[in-house]
Parts: sequence; structure tokens; C-alpha cells
Amino acid sequence: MPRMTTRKLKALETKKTLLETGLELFHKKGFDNVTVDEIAKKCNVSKGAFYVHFNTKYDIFNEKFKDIDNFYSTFQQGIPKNISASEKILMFYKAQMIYLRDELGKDLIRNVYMNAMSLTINKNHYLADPDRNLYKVINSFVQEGIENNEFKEELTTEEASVLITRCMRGTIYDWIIFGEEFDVVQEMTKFTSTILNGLKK
Amino acid sequence: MPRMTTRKLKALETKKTLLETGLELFHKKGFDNVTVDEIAKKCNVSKGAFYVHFNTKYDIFNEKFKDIDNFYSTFQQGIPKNISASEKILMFYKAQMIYLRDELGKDLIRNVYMNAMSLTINKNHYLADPDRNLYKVINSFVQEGIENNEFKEELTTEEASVLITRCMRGTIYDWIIFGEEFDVVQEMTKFTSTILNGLKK
DNA sequence: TAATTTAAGTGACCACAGTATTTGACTTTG
DNA sequence: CAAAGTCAAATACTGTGGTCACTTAAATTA
Repeated sequence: MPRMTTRKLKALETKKTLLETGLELFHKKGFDNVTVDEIAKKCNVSKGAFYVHFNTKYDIFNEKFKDIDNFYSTFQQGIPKNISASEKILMFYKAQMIYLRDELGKDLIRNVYMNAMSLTINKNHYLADPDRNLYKVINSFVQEGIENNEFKEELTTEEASVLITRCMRGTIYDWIIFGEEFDVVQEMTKFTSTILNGLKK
Repeated sequence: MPRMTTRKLKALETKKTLLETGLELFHKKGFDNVTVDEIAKKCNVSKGAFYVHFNTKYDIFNEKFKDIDNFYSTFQQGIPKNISASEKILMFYKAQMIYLRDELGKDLIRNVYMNAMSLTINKNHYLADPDRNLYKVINSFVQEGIENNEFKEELTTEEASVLITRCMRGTIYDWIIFGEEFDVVQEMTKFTSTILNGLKK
């Protein structure tokens, strides 16, 4: 943590205001109907200042999306010990989908998922970062499942974990491209239990 | 088929030229490095004319992408009769991934998949159109598998087909967001066989 | 064949994300 | 404390996808 000078504090304050105002406007009007100018103006700051703190308009949503890691940690503590690895994964995914749907919202997820695809991201997007908490959580469940003889050992822990998280991304992608009748919680459960079945002995 | 007047013929010729020139330039320089103006200019036509024939820049790639339906038809004819439904699906997917990778290319697929997510598509994108040949092909394989007692009947034919095509979209999404070392053919096989395992009795 | 309708094509224009350059207040250094 | 350096912020600008009002030539109708 660098020493906090007056200037740095003020900059941090600006960033925070931009972030909160951006989220609020996106929520109210939808991502595509909000301009960077509008966010800046509402913060009494220039557009240039926005780009001091964020690389793209998407970054507002990306930043918020990372909150999900906190969700993971708090969720993991409340999970029962006496259920199978599969059940843990299903519980975890179900809670996560409810969180995405009700807390973050489809508009945010759409934009995070779109942004992750864009070529102009030089480094890997957070979504594909193997150090994400998500991968650690799933990995530990899978490991447990293999140790308990619940899952077969055809695939490595890492390979199985990738497939399980791919289930999630695939379902979320479908949630975005299919119409309103798509029930992301139910579809996630259906898809993931089938994959887990395929991994079982 | 409407009667072909001189004018309609000329318009069709313009559209064809725009399409071919667009594809050529996208292939040569990458989608993001080609402007609509550039395509139009190379066809000796104004940018406005481009938008008479296409709704968005993406449409060039979308149109080409639809060629994949022809691929499906020709592929289906050469498939052996005496293998299981699962094997047919795996063969089909493998051939399709090779086609995507080597014929259409990742840049095209990225843009089709991105475009499908955008909110401004009023109707469903082609990718999510249930009348696509893809869904018919997979549906027939699944039906066969259920009739042969290869797959369990927990899920309806439609539900199982959706899951199987979701495997494909999920893998392609990962192909796009993960780095260069991602082997789309191998990953597709791994993911799909696990799902098929989960569907088997 | 003359009048009317249709639609392909034009080109100036707009909106808006992102960039390059400059400014000046704050911080660091000697 | 003064000079030098830094960096948040401002401003003007660019590039590009897409739009709109209009033109013009071909097609249709009378």
C-alpha cells in the first residue's frame, strides 16, 4: 500500500465516484444507452479523467464482476460437509446463478462475456484467468470427489475442473443468446448434473 | 423467386461483390482492421450502398457462417450406419470443428459469436435459431440413441439435444477466450464424450 | 409514350469510444 | 525553500459504424 498523499486520495475518490455513477447509470438505462461523457459529466469531471482510471467503458462492469470472488468465499463457508462433491458443486452453481441473475443482472454479464471475447484484450481476461477463485473452489471439490472414489480418474483434476467450469460458461452464453424464457438456474443444474454423471464411476 | 429485372440483377451483383471483397479483406487484415468505407471503396460504391444490402458490418461474416449448413448436409451422407449414436455425434462434431478452424477461421467465429450476444439483434440470431440444420441433425441422432436404448429417457429428445449443442457453444466460447494453446478439436471431443457418458444408461 | 412509383445508390452527417497533447497543482529532491 | 519532476485532469481531436434526406435511373401503369 503506497503512502496516501492528498492527490492520491482525491484520485481514488474520483475513481470511486466514476465507478458508482457508472454502475448506477448502467443499471438504470442499460449499458448501451449510457455514454462515457455522460458518466464523466455527472461526476463533474472530463472524459479524459475517465480514461485515466479505466481502460475501456467495459471496465466498470468488469470491476463490479470481480465482486463475485467475495461471493465465492462467503458461500464456501456455509456449505455442508456431509454431502457428495457433486452435490456441493451443484449447490455452489445454483447459488452462483441466482447471484448473477438477481444481483449482477443479465446486462452486466452480457457485457463481461462480450468483452472477454474481444481481440483487443492483450492479456487474458479475468474470466479466463486460471488464478480466479472460481477455479480454486471447483478444483478442491473435484479433488475431493476423486479422493472419495466418486469420480473416475480418466481425466486429471485440472481437466475435469475445466470441463465443469465450461458448463457454466456454456450455460451463461446460452442465457445471453436465447430469449427471455431461458431459466438460467434450471438450465445450469440440468447441464452440470449431466456432466457430473459423465464423470462419475 | 422474383422475376429478374436488370436493376435487380445489378443490385445482386453489387451485393455479391461487397460480400466477396469484405470476406477477402477480413481474411487478409482481420475484421477489426477493415472499415466499411474501405470495402465500399474497393467495390466502387458508397458506404450507403453497403447498408442497403447489409444491416451491419458483422453481416458479412454471418452470411458466410451460414455456409455451415451445407457442410452439415454433405457430411451427414457420408456417415457410417453401423456405429452408435454417440459415435456419430462425436464424428460429426470433430469434422465440424476442423471445418471451423481450417475453413472459416477463428476470427470469423469470434465475430459471429460476439454478434449473437449483442442486444441490438431484434430477432434471434441465426446461432440461436431452432430451425437451424444443426439442431435437426443432432435431434435425429439423439432420437436414434433413445430408440436404441443407448440414452436414458430422463430428458426429452429436445432437452438432450440442447445440452449437446450447448457443449459445442461452450467449447467454442472457450476456444475464443483462452489463448493460442487451446486445441478446439480435442477439447470438443473431451467435453462432448463426457456429456454423452452422462446421458447413457 | 408520358406520368408515376420504386428502390439502389449517394454523400454529408452524427454519435460516441477512445487518443494525443497540454496544463497546472501537488510532491519530491537537493 | 526553490527547482524539478510527476501525474490527475482538461481539451481538442480522430476514427469509424451507422443514419438520413435526397438523387437518379429503371420499372410499372395508364
